[in-house]
Amino acid sequence: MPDPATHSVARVLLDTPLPQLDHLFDYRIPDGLRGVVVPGIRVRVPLRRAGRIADGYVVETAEASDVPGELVEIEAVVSEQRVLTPEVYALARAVADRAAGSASDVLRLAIPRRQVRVEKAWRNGRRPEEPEGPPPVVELADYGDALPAEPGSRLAVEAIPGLVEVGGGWIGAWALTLARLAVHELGQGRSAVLVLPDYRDQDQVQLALASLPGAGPVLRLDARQSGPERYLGFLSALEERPSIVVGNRSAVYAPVHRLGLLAVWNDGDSLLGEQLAPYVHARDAALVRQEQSGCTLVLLGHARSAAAERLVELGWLTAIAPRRLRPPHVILTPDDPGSPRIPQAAWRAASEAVLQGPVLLQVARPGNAALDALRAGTPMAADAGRTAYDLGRAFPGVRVLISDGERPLERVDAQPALVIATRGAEPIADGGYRAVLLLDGQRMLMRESARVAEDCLRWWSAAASLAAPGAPVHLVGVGGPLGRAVATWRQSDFLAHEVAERRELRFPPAVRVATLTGPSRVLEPVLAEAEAAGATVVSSEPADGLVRTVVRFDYAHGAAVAGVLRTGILRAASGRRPQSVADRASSGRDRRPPPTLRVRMDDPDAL
DNA sequence: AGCACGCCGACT
DNA sequence: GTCGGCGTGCTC
Repeated sequence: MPDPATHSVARVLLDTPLPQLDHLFDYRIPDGLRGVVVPGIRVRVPLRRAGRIADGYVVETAEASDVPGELVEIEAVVSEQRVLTPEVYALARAVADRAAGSASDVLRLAIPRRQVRVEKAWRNGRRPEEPEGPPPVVELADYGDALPAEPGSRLAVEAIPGLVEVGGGWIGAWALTLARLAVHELGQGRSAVLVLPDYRDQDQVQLALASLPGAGPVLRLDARQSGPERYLGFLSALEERPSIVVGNRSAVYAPVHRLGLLAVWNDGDSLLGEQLAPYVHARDAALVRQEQSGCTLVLLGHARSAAAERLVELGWLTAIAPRRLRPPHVILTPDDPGSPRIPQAAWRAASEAVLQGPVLLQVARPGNAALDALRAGTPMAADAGRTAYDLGRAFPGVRVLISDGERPLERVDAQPALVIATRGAEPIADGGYRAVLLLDGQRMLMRESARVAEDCLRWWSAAASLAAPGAPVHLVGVGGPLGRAVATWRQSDFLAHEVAERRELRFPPAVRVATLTGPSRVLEPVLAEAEAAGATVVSSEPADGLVRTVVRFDYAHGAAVAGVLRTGILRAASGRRPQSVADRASSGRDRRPPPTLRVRMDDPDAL
């Protein structure tokens, strides 16, 4: 029986963005490091040919190598901490392949920067005590027998609207659902990873978890943490015990022990789209991880994304709804041509409600100059500011609170107040708002994006579900199927219609897309190969001396197209370009920068 | 990225 | 004859 401690070969993934180096390199383990160099650790290795040293992760060890010739020795062990688990490596590899990117780029999201002090303290310190006791009984009666579901289920779950009070304050009822699912998983001896677009969502879930017995230590992984905080949370997740992780889009890669549940809240939120190459959306990473691990997958939201709707229609996700739903009382309120901004009916509702408690006015623009002026107490002319000014004047004793992307309020008390918030920055009001006015519907719909309707549905539904039970929610100036979907709280009706339309247009999510940018000489052969692999060119336009081409392809061709694009990237990166004699002659002086090809798969703004 | 290996023009 | 140009390919 081979003993890994005697292995003399380490397969190393280099931590470099160079696509040419995106594969495993074999290195000899020096005799003194046998048994020390184990899978998962960080090492420094020479790249002799390039005359430099590179960092990397040991992915596996072996007794022998297939690489011809003498192996180079590992230079040094950076740390004996095993930061790359086999599961996360396989995930990073698959996610990178799907996006025509490098595994090391994905690992940059998955593994935070090492913090030497934190790591040393962690390794020397004592581990937190394991909470012993009977598994907690989790109440999920709202969903009847549907939740908790069989392990390995893939679910699109409709969230319960409204707020609930837990020990630490009021939170969205959905947050308690997620927390209960996570605690249930923990009770089964498995970990739960909860992925939430922004930190205010994450805070709600953490409050919910804190209110539940048996939640144990909750690990937070988000962008607002300092480097040491992140690394500490990451090291805790690596422990060989189940845990609950609450975090942002990068948390989808959290290296937990025995993953049982992977849940994503509001998977249509653009914050879940990664901004770093290879630009993989957390939902897509979650789908890959579910397939690899067989964990339960939950996509939760008031309005599911078009992508989730497609998966439901395919039968890949199972739709789950609360047994007994008490939807918000949404009133479609036409624009009132006589009044500049707030229709009479909505104004009346707000006027009455604001005597009782907080009233929410949702507006479109973040960073509105009018809001700043209002904040400074200056009367002004337009928009939200005008609205607030008018209302404030009509109710002199009432507070006006403003929450936007720059200065968001997380919560407000139950006392009378006018709360003006840009979409997505709505605070939670204790006990819920006494009235909600969704004012900028038309303006929000004017935003130029293929997903504008889907986004509006999500924004309006989210704000509506902040209302107190029975409180009026006026959706102003929006009718048609979209308005009806909110008013009847049957968002999926609209989404089904939306997905059908996109199928007709061959837009995502009915098909996948990729954007290719580069010199046309580099692009042309790649496009030809992509077309052979099943892709179709949608558009091609000059961009900054280069060409930007959008292609689309069916999901079934995704792997083949990604493979072709990856090959193109490699060819371009290694400087080899197929150049005809005519080209060589005509290009008097060659351009300095090496020919590059940039590929972005599933760019949400491609079309 | 960085570096070596290669095959064509100006040099002691 | 050879020094060195950078175009091409590779890094275990």
